[in-house]
Amino acid sequence: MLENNIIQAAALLKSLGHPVRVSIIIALSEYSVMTVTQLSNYLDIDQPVMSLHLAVLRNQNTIQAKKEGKQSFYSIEDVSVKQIVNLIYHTRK
Amino acid sequence: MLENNIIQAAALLKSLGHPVRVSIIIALSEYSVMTVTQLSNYLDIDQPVMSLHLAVLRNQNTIQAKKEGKQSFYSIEDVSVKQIVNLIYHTRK
DNA sequence: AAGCAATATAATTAAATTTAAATATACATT
DNA sequence: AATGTATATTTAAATTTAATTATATTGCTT
Repeated sequence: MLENNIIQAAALLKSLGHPVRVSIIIALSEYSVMTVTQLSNYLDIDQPVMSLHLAVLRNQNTIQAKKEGKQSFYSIEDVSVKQIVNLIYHTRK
Repeated sequence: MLENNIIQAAALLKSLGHPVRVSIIIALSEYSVMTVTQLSNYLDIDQPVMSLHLAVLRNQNTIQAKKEGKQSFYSIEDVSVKQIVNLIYHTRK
């Protein structure tokens, strides 16, 4: 009861359970690759706050960052989150 | 930006983001209907704590309770959560 | 090398969650 | 009516999370 898999599943869901982070997933689903500044501007979120939320998703291996020069290019790593967001967001809007 | 739909989607995901609540969804997926005492015993969680987690899921209309006499029979109301848990739990274990 | 741009981290504070314990309510049975 | 059973709610304490502000790091560019 309460195996490691369940704890990890809950951690993933928890990491998605914030409006800004859902918005990040939706934006990356649409645009594939975005820098921190692009996400920050697009979602109108202060850069340090954006970096924080990106770190939360990165820690779950939900998204990945590729550094090139001074920029970090973010994209979705775990494609199942696209399906999750699709399931509970697009089917309701 | 940051529409109501996104806020609601995030709230749903957040409500699922706890090991006990993921376990509740899995148990109800398997057994369809369970009372609070059954869930409490099955998952080895104190009854007041169980009632609290059930309330969190109830508030998102994820599960529903039918009172019969002194018992509350819980079942899944929003079937999309089955798919979500299936997606991120069963495909990884 | 000095300054600027992009990103990340740190520290602080505020707010929200979780747990535990106690208590309340509601129904059933005797 | 009194007791027992099932469930829900409340309160308080501990912990976590979020937002804000400030600062640090890294790589360009001049």
